[in-house]
Amino acid sequence: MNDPQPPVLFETSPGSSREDVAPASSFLAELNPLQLEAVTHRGGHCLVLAGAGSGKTRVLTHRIAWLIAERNIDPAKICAVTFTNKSAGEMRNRVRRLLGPGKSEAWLLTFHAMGLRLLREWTEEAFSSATGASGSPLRDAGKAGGKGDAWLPPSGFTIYNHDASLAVWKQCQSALRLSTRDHDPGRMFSLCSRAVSRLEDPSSWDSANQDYDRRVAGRVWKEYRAAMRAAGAVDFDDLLVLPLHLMAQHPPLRAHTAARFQQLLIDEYQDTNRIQYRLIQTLLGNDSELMVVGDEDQCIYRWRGADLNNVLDFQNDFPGASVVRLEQNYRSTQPILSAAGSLVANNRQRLGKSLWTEREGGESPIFVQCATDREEAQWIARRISEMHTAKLSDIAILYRTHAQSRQIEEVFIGKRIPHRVVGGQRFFARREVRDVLAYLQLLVRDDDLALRRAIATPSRGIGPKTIAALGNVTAGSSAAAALRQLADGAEPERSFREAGFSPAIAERLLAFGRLLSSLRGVAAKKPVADLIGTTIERSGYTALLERGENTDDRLGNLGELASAAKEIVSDGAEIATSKTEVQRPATKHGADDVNASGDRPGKFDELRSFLDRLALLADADTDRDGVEGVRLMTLHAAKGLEFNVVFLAGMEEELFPHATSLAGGDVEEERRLCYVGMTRARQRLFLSAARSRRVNGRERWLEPSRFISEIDPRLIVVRDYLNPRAAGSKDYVPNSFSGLGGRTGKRKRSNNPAYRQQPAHDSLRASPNKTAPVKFTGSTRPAIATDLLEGSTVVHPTFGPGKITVTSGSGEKLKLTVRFRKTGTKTVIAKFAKLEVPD
DNA sequence: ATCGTTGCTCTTTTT
DNA sequence: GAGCAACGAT
Ligand SMILES: Nc1ncnc2c1ncn2[C@@H]1O[C@H](COP(=O)(O)OP(=O)(O)OP(=O)(O)O)[C@@H](O)[C@H]1O
Repeated sequence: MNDPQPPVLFETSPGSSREDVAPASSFLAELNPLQLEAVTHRGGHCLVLAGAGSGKTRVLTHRIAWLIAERNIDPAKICAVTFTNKSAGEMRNRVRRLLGPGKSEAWLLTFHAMGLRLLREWTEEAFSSATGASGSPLRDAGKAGGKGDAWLPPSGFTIYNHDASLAVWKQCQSALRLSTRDHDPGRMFSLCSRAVSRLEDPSSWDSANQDYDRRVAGRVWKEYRAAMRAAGAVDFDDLLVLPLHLMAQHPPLRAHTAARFQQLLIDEYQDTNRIQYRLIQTLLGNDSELMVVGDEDQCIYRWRGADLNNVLDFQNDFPGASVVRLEQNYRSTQPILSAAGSLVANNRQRLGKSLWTEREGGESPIFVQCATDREEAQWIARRISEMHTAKLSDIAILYRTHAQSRQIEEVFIGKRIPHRVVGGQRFFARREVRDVLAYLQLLVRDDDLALRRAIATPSRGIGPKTIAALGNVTAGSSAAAALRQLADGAEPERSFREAGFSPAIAERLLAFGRLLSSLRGVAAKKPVADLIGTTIERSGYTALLERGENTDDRLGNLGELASAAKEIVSDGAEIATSKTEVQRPATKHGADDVNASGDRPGKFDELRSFLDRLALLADADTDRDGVEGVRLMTLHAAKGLEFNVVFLAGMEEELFPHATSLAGGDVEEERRLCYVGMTRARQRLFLSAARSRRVNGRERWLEPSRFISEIDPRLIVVRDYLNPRAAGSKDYVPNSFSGLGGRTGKRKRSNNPAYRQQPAHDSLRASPNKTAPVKFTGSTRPAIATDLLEGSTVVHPTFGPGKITVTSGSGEKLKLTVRFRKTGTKTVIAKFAKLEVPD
């Protein structure tokens, strides 16, 4: 990483000199001078901007310890926001280790968990007693908005995860008679979600100047929001948006809440979105201090609304804020660091940074291209078998898409290599897991989505019509509530009949209602793990699985769910603050009564918090340290982690960078993702590609990723594995990739026209995907601000000459839309683009 | 009214 | 390979 020193964008505040602080706490000795400066920063906000492995997370951890030990800050007034629950847990442990035993009451959580916690705490009662207000100020604040942005969920509210939210969305869509063929629900939902995370309001998209997609999506979104509120449910976005709007519309609530956030620390700031930024702003009190840490090269969530401007504008947003840059990498060896640096240097949208390591020596990253995805997996397996030293859990295989894990897993199973696929949502998206969770959900609250799912598995002769009829039994009450009331009331048979159900249907409904009651009885006494077992027995779910296929796998997954329950519940007990137990008061609002359990405390709260925490589980959260086995996960899930040995599998065009990013998407983000992956490695880094790969059942023919050729060729070793006999025999430096083409003629599938159409490619460097710079003949000079006006001609180092058609923003944020003569219209950030103008 | 089967489509990353 | 709409059987 021998980048020229980047332009100084931020001056480090001279006020926070290191000498001010005597490192009385021994743990400060574990920091280098720049880290120490950041950790002990006082009196203002601070951005730590630094590359991979430079100890940003360590700075946060030590700062928390320092705030408590040296500045005597009440831990309850410290909040650190991390990207996953797992990293929050690790941070909690490290702080404990630094400070010694003693409970840390600091909030260490994710943004979503924070939103949840606030919403759970903000009951009318809690608020009234804290502020002396009377009446229902919160609820009224929500109503006063008119637009309905602010909404205080009823106390029994639940979180719908992506699947559940999408199910609601689909219902709304079909209620509006919008076919899912013409209007992809997932697309529309994510369109709205992205908009919401940019603080846009999709319900205002009905105006004529919106494009068709948005108008339609906006219509569905209004229905969706109404349906979610009627169900007493919040989605992931709500967890951020609702607290924001509630505080905005109710200043005393904001003041009351902000008082707790005297010290706010944010990890992975480069991947925060606009709402999160606003939340941070809203939560800061007058004398609060904010520290954010981030790395613009590791921003990998722009596709879901992460906004790099949060980092770029930090000093504008928080005037007087300091910036500390860390430059020493403690994680990787020089060759790995250099290779990663040379890759990400291909991005234009970056500030640039220098990063060095004392870990001289070490082996160069190795790239190998295999014939097929299966051979790729076998190659990886072989490399792992050959490593005698490494602990398996210190090895990670990272890939772009989940689908890639299958092939690797199969090979690993065959070769008996212990491994773990990390990916929580994957696990919780399994059918059997979702089915059982629907039952659990039903025990806790009257949830129609859960009712529909549970009542149909195993099938009980009750379908959509009957459930709709249940929903109409009592106006304004859910089908689940009606069922519970009818079945649990006196003379249920008569009630059902009077409600208009035929005897046969009534009998089935009653049987199901009684099943739920009996399970509620169990839920009130037994731990969640036991409850799961009882549920699948009594509901006939076990029997259903035994009749079907993959019985053992599926039962095994439910066993895992039960053991996850044990772990999560015991974790939760440790983390819980007294306020987590929100006792629900009798509510006057009928629609708010979504609680199916009555007021029985204890085990029910445990079950509720278990369900809450499941909904918020990140992929990375499902990994349990200490369990042996190679880790398999997506690159996204690997963010923030480190391993001795890292394999990046599937380094192929259209897979990585993914095809969607090539078609007008964000290739730079893919490159950052690759950078993130490479920099997870401490000692060894292997990159691999397959020449042909099964993608959705079809065999596809793929070129090696451009990222391989973008890495400085002196920093990566290319091995030929197309012929296994030659594997490892010859290392050579890739000035040309010739020789990688062998062996394909033998393949059976070579009659497939798709194969024959592929031109023989013998030089990766000549890949058409690699953009050759467009030359501008004529003399130019670097552009200055006054050159960059609409209509002026500029010259871009890669795209060549073009005319500015639109400008937006100003200063560091100045963005230009330029119609390039050769390469079409593109939007560039003036600061990054190294533009020139004709002299 | 409900349930299971068939045939079709589209394929990223996630809190 | 999963999810879904549409169909036909119960
Ligand atoms: N001053 C130090 N001395 C020794 N080791 C350090 C020091 N600072 C950080 N480390 C180690 O370097 C590694 C990377 O640190 P950390 O995870 O905090 O970096 P990071 O900047 O958050 O990384 P990334 O952005 O890549 O996730 C860790 O193993 C950490 O223990």
